[in-house]
Amino acid sequence: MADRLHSAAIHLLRRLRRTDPASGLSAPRLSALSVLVFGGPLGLRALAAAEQVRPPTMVRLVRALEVQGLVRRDPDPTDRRRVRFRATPRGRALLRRGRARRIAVLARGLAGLERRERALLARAVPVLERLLRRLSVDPRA
Amino acid sequence: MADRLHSAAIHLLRRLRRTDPASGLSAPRLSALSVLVFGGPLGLRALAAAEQVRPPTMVRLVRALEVQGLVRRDPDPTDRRRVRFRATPRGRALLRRGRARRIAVLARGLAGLERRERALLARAVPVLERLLRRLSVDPRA
DNA sequence: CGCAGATAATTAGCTATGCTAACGAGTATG
DNA sequence: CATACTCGTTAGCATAGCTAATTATCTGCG
Repeated sequence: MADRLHSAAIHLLRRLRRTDPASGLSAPRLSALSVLVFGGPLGLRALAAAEQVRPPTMVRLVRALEVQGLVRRDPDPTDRRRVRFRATPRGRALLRRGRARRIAVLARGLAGLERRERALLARAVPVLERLLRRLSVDPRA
Repeated sequence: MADRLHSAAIHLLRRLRRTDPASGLSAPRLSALSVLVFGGPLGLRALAAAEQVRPPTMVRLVRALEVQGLVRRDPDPTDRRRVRFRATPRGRALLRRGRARRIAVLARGLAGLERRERALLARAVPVLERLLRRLSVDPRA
């Protein structure tokens, strides 16, 4: 069952990702922007860690997003080494549209299922979320 | 619900991916190898399409996998322009181990759920699979 | 048959994304 | 207050993505 769940997640995201080029952003930039939109202002290292990437890689990603006006940087008032990155309104809007494209594909698929199947998935989603919390607080292996 | 399912899939794979560096292969190579292991022999273009990548990109990926002895190339008997790539036994073994690492993390998480939750997920997985078949045969958007 | 166009893989050359090593500025701490 | 640590950055390398163009082969049509 773990195998089938794993495979289903892979193929689901592979399908939804096909809508992303319409955003005009590469996958790493889109993903970094997403973290800033949903995760509030973050320092460079925290953002790099959230994206499972090294700090120098994130330096370039946020620089590109700044140039495109999608992200803004603010100084940290208490520590002058630190910087806080946040999404601009334009960045939020761009991300919202991209996310809507993905969700639309998924929602259309869900709408094609039978009512009982949708109800079953609706009950399964919270279990998945609980599973994720267990996996993330348990960093073994 | 589409939103939460989408988010759950992202975070699930992000967590499982953390075990991949142990394979010694980059993510694109690992993924291409996976397609060859599970999808049988494929031509270059078919493999590129499966990976949502352009042919020149796939040329370099398979070349690297060949150098590492994980993939073999055979001529197509009926069309001398074509080439057929397949995983070698070593490639299969490497992929199997990497997959086992991912599945082990997931299975351990599942084992920490309650029996009823696991049963619910077990019933939801086939519905997810049916959803995926619907999404893939319907390439709109 | 013969050749025009289509198709398969590749090469060339560019940009973007990942890394490690090393650095300067700022902070914390002995 | 000197030392060590942390944050962000730069430099420089390898990989991965793309488009455009090349070469080899096949297909179809007169």
